[in-house]
Amino acid sequence: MTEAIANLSRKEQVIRKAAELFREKGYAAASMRDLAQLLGIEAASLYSHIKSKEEILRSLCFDMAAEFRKSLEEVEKQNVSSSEKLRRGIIGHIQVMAKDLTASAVFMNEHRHLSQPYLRDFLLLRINYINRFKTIIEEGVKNGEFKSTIDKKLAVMTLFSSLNWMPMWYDPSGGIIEPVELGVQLADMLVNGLKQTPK
Amino acid sequence: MTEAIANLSRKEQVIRKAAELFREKGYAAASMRDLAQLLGIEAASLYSHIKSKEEILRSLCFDMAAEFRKSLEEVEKQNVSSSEKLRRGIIGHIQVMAKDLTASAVFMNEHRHLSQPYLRDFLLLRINYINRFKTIIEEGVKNGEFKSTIDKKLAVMTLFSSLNWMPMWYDPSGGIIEPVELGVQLADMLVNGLKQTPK
DNA sequence: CCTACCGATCGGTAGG
DNA sequence: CCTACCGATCGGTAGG
Repeated sequence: MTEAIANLSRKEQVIRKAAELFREKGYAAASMRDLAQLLGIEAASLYSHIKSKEEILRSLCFDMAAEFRKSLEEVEKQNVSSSEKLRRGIIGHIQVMAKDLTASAVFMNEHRHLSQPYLRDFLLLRINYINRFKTIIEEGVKNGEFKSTIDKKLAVMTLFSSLNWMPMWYDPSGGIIEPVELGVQLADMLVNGLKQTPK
Repeated sequence: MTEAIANLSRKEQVIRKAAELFREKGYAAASMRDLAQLLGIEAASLYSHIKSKEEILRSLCFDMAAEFRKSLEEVEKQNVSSSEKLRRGIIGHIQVMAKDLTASAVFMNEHRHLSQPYLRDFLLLRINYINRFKTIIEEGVKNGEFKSTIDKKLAVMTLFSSLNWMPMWYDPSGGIIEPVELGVQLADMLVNGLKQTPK
């Protein structure tokens, strides 16, 4: 029992360190020997905790995907205007990222190194998530909250781009702005860009 | 003479194919043998056209950087409002990207695989470019065109994120929207998010 | 542009 | 978690 717990914890240490390494060097350029060295063990020893290099990537990508999904589902239930729903969706996304910026960066940049059928599954999860944001935008256009002139695909991809690049430049230790405040400001900026301008 | 021209042309073919390969698999995961196969030659033969794998990456990254710089310099000269300047800067950036979406994707995603001192030089070019956009935003805040409440770093990084992810999802053959129209709409959406809301 | 080849490094296994 | 090791593949060179 104690052994199982210790193994689990050690496995998580391996995955966490791997996330840092994958983020810094990229999945393909990061070697298992690099990872072992960071953990102070031999490369071969890694395999008593994980099955393969890709298993680590899978666990990082799919765990993040689950967090994003959960956050959006929470927002979808709420009975608020389209712009407020979009705002909350954005803030939720930012908060999920802020909880683990390293895993978020890996999720965003390295998922393409997943092999099939995992890659396909991952991309399906992502397109589903994006489409749910798109639905919120479409509802807002229908009920007049958002401009009807905007291309909806462009709008949702722009939204996504802004969100997903955040881990690339946001440094919470930089003392610039808090995660929650970041989410609020980002949401304001992006939602305002969509809103019907009052004439 | 003819030989020199032929060599140059062949070298460009190599670089172009490499860009496609780097984009698809990532720089680190793309092998020179993959590249050779795409060109129908042996891996060793590549080295009569290029000095190294990294030379290709360098040429792709720095050529794109020069294009972006040129486009922004053009806009900076113009005597227009801050929001119009920002709008034109965005449209210019999109147009540069649209001219070579493949190289743009490599520029964005693979530059980190440059070795020193090239990486440092590249990052300096990029921060300079970003700062010039930031200056435009700061001017707009000063003269009252843009909200004073917005965090300027957040604003410029959000702008950048939206621009730089475009090659990841935009497919001009998809018949969705033309590059110029894309630039215009993206500019509208992003600039409107910054504008002072009339009370 | 090719054949032949190099040293280095890769992810991973066997067996303890 | 280690030692010892495997086959595969890497970027690149020599010499033509």
